[in-house]
Amino acid sequence: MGTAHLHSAPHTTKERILSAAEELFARHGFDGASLRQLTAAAGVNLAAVNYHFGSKDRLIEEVFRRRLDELNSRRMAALSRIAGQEGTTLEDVLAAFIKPALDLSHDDSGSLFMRVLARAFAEHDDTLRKFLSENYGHVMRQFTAEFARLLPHLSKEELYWRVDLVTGALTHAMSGFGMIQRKSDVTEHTHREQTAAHLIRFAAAGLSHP
Amino acid sequence: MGTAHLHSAPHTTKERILSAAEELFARHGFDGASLRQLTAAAGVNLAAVNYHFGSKDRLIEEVFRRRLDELNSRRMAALSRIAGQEGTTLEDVLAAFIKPALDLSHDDSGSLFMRVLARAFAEHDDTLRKFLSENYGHVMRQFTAEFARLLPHLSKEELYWRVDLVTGALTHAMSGFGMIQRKSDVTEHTHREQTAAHLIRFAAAGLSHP
DNA sequence: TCCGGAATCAAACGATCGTTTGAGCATACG
DNA sequence: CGTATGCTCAAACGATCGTTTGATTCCGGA
Repeated sequence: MGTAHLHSAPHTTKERILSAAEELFARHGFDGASLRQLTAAAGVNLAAVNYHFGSKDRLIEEVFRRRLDELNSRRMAALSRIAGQEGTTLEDVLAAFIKPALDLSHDDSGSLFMRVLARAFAEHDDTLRKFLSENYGHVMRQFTAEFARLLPHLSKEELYWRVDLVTGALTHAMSGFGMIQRKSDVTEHTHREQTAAHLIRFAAAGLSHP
Repeated sequence: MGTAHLHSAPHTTKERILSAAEELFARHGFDGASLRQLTAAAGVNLAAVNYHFGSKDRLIEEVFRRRLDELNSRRMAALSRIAGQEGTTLEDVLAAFIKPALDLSHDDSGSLFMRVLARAFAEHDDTLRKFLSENYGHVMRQFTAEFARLLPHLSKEELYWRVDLVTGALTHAMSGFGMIQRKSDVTEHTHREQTAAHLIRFAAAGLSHP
């Protein structure tokens, strides 16, 4: 839990490794990206990875942790503002889930992380799944509980199915980002709003259809 | 270029390699599964892969070709029976797309292939994407054209988005198979029908929402 | 029966992988 | 100033990778 000064760490060796790792893991996969490519891209010595992270596997975990801590705390914050409230709509909950991910996709190199995440889904690696489930499973559980409240006519089994399908669609969409290109006459911000509205409407239709 | 007797080749070395490759690629990825594991699992000599397929990359292509030829010809056959007809519904077209994949998922080791396919989506490998696009892109184009006919109120851009999202959901669902377990009191056949109906309703809602 | 191409085999090739080592360098503290 | 500590570095380690080689076995047709 320590990890002092999460922000404002611009040029340290650890940060340079993490950024290069995120890009190369997204582009070539966890096995496909070697530590030699990685450290060369980061401009650091080969041994620096094992010195600072212990092993390649622990580096992979840190790549996830850096982004998911931020992403999931934003999702939880957005959800806690609306969960259980009377006027809350399905679209509100979906917005709390989707918008933080879109914000992440937009900033500097965060969009690459979504591709890393998509790879993690495709890999049915038990170690990685266990790590993700243990550290971030409660987020998905909270959202599912809120979906259940707003969709009382669905059985638990039915709801799990639909949430799973929506998750697949969103992961696929965000990792294969850029299907819809931003028109030159709209700002980045409004484009993101439009994309969010798009995904939310699709997910709402899939979740709540009769 | 021969490739005589495509069917009915039960015990040949090539077939044993292809089956073992499908399983190990699904389980450990294309890089993660080595030719030594693969040939050991198949009970053949290490050099047999390069003798019969030329290289590991060409073996990967053959793994795709063997299943996708069958899958896509069934999809095209089902589509051609309903495309352009007056009474055809959106659900009919989706059934033509989904049911052949479910049939494939069900038989002997076909379900593993869906995981291989999901990996191929996650990998943004250009060589593999080009291979899939060149050989099977026309199928997706035909289905999209029929969707466009049945959903005339959607712009081309809007339609592409929704088709992409539906594709992501289905790929995710079929590769992560087993979310819904078959109850012991329903037959395999009716379970498959129920699953198909489920996916079709979800996809129809996502495609046609206002 | 003998021959010739197809198929299989053990063994080795060079390359690259993740990881470790031990010396060298820096900076801060007594 | 001397030294301890945190970090970087080139080099090497053993393991494993995809691929190739050359000998051996198999088997149908003249």
